[in-house]
Amino acid sequence: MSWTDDRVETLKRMWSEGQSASAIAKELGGVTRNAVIGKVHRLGLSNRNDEAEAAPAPAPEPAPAPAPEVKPAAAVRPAPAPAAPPRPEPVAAAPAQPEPEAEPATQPAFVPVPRRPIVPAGQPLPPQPSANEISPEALASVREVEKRAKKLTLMELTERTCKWPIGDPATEKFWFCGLPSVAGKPYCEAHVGVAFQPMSSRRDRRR
DNA sequence: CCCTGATTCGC
DNA sequence: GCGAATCAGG
Repeated sequence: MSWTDDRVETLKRMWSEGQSASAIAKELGGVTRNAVIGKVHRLGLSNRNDEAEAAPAPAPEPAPAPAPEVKPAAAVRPAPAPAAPPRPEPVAAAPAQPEPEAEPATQPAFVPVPRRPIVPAGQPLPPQPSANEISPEALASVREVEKRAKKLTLMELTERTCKWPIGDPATEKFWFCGLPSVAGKPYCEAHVGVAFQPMSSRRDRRR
C-alpha cells in the first residue's frame, strides 16, 4: 500500500479528529499503526501543540510585572470544549463524517482536540435484568461477578473488556464491568449469560 | 497485559 | 519516503 492522496487525506482527517494511530491504520488497512505514526511525523502534523514558537522575547510584559505570580502548570490546556453534543446516532456502522471539517492545516488556533475516543457505544444496550426472568444461577453469578467488576470508565473499554453497564448512568455510581469478555462477545462470561437468553426460558407467562 | 505515541535506522 | 523495531510511557 502506498500513501495516495486519498489515504493521506484520511490520515490527516482522522488524526486531527484525535483518532489513534492504530485506529487509523485499521481504517486504512494495509498499514500498521507504526506506518501511520511514521507518516504523521513525516507530514509534520504530529503535535498540534504549536507553542507561540520562536518567541525569543517571551516577555510581552511591558514593565510593571508584579511577578509574585506562581504559575506552575497551565501552559497547554485548551479548555474542556463541550465536544460531542447529543449524538442521536445509536451506533451506525459507517463512520460517516458529517463534520464539515475545515481543514485545520494551518491556523495557530488550536484545533478542537476533543480527543473523544471512538466509544463502543454500539452494542445493543443490554436489557437490565429484571431479576425474575433469569436463571437463578446466572443471576447469582452476575451478582458475584459484579462485585469483582473492574469498574471501568467508558474510555477504558476495549474490544476485549466486558461492556456490561452497572449502576445508574445518571449518577456517579456508574461503571462498566470490564472483566475479560468472551471472545467475540461484548460481555464477560457472566453477563453473556444474562444478555443472551435462549428465549425459551421466558415463555410467555400467560398471567 | 492492554494500549498510546515517538524515534531510530536499514531499506 | 517508508515502516518494523524499539523505546517510553499510562
